[in-house]
Amino acid sequence: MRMSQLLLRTLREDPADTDSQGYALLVRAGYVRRLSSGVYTFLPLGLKVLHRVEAIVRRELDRAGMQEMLMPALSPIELWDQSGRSARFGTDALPALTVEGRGGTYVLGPTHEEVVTATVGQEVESYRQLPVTVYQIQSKFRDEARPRYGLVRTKELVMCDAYSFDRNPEGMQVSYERAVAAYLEIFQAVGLNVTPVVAQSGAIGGDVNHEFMVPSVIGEDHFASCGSCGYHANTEAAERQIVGVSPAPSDLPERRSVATPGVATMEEVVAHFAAEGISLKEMVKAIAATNAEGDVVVIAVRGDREVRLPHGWDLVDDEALKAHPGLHKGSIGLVGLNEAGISLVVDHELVARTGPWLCGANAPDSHDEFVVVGRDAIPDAVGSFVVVEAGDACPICANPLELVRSVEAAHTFQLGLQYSTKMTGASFLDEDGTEQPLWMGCYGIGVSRLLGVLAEAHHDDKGLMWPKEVAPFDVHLVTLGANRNPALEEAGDALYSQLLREGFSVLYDDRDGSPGVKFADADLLGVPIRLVLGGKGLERGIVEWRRRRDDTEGEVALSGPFTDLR
RNA sequence: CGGGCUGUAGCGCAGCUUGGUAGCGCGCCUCGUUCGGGACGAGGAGGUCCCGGGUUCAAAUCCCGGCAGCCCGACCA
Repeated sequence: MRMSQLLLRTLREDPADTDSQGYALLVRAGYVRRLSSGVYTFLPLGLKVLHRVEAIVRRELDRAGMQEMLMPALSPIELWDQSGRSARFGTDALPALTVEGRGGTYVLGPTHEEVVTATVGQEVESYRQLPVTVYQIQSKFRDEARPRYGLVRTKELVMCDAYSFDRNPEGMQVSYERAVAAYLEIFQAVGLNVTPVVAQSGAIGGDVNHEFMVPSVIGEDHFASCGSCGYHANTEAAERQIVGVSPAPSDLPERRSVATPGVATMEEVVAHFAAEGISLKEMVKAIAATNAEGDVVVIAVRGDREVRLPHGWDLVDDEALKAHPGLHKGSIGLVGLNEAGISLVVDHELVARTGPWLCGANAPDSHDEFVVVGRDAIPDAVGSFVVVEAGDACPICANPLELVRSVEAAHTFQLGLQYSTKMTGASFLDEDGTEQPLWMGCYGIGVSRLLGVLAEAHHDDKGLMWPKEVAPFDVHLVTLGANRNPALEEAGDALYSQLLREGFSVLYDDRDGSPGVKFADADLLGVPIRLVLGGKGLERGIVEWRRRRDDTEGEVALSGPFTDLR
């Protein structure tokens, strides 16, 4: 590509609305332009990178035996009524965009489980057609509350979504593992350091899923990481163990209730008992929640820790709490719940450490002191119910955990029968002649988001530094002063042609610009290899090369061949 | 969805307090001189001052109402 003809305009200053270095460079270097909040145009350079990432995704998924297809972005809302997900449209849980058309309401697909289930369900009639995994690369639409970091969080995004269909859970597991392996190959190939993390505990149901996290300063999530044994988990799923437990005192005081009129918040409780040296760490935070079955449960954790609700559980709001005579806002505690018919689940720590604990007394304006779990209150279940913090002990090896800021670049789910039992036609005839629902998995990778992550991961203060597998061009050829030296212009054109013949993709800066401008643009654009042909080089019959990533440089004969530059 | 801030030339900004019809840097166009790390001189083009209403002889500026964008938080299947 001759740069003189490329639709490209580089900017010397960061645009005002950029919130990350990688995004600022993508704009300055002319890869993308924002059309509106969270909506972007890929200019020619940006599209080249996007295409290169897509090519890697296709290559790896094809190798894994998946088949590419293309579903419409637009789908009738009736399909979403079948799965029940249309009920959640407009909420943060599923910020789908819909459009009114002549045929009714259409959904601009935020994801494609419904469409693919209907499609594949229609085509598959027999177990003989299974397993099958399909994928597509397509634009998705999500009405994000807050687009951020350029291509990282957008309202319209290019995504590769894959879906596997199997005849049984074992088959689903195999398909899932194959997809995960393919994803790891993709990240390796594009040049991103990814960590698959467990995103949700298997404690509730068999929902297995993994997030593929790329550590980054623009991360919107953290995952817990153990540097010793390799344990990784999303903070919503991470657990920790309790270490260094002190032996139980021989003479634990008896529990007693204390009147605490007007004391409601944790801070007020601490202030009230300040004279006894009570801090949040000696207290119990107890909250009311409804479990997956809809029963009210009290969850108790150490006072200074954040409660982590199991998947499918919800907090009981203040209004609903009033309907439970045994529970009082501000003084929910551990004692007497069984009598009130309310289950008590406690975090490991409350059992591992003997306490005694200070907590609400399940009566208005009253708190219990010297509570010992197991003596004064018998938990119905013990588990890990706190959000993991840095320094907590790894659940496997007790090494202190780190929290790593990172971007979710891909997500894989074992869906099981979640969609196939709700959608019509998502079944097949098994070997024994019975009709069975399809066992599904789904796998999404944010292709356009990867550009944002790549730009953030590979740049310096001068510009981008694309890994060669995704770079818009292999080499960036620069001639200096060719406009006033016909021989040099000719040599530059000849060199350009030769490089193309040798199979390189070449960005040829044939513009009539000063050396400084050309060099600065080359650094900004971030093509892996820069070739410079100047007057002196022409006389000596050489062209200079310089690698963007590490600034190593050298010379090669102008006559080529240039195979060593790869 | 709460809280804060900002909308002025392609980009980055000043002007607004104290109303008098718009300016700087970069970029862009022309000519000349330059030419190995963002050159210099001269000339030039380019603006519904986010939109609507109000106050006023007069509004980028003051008032009211919208819209958009950004930041913090909440949220993120």
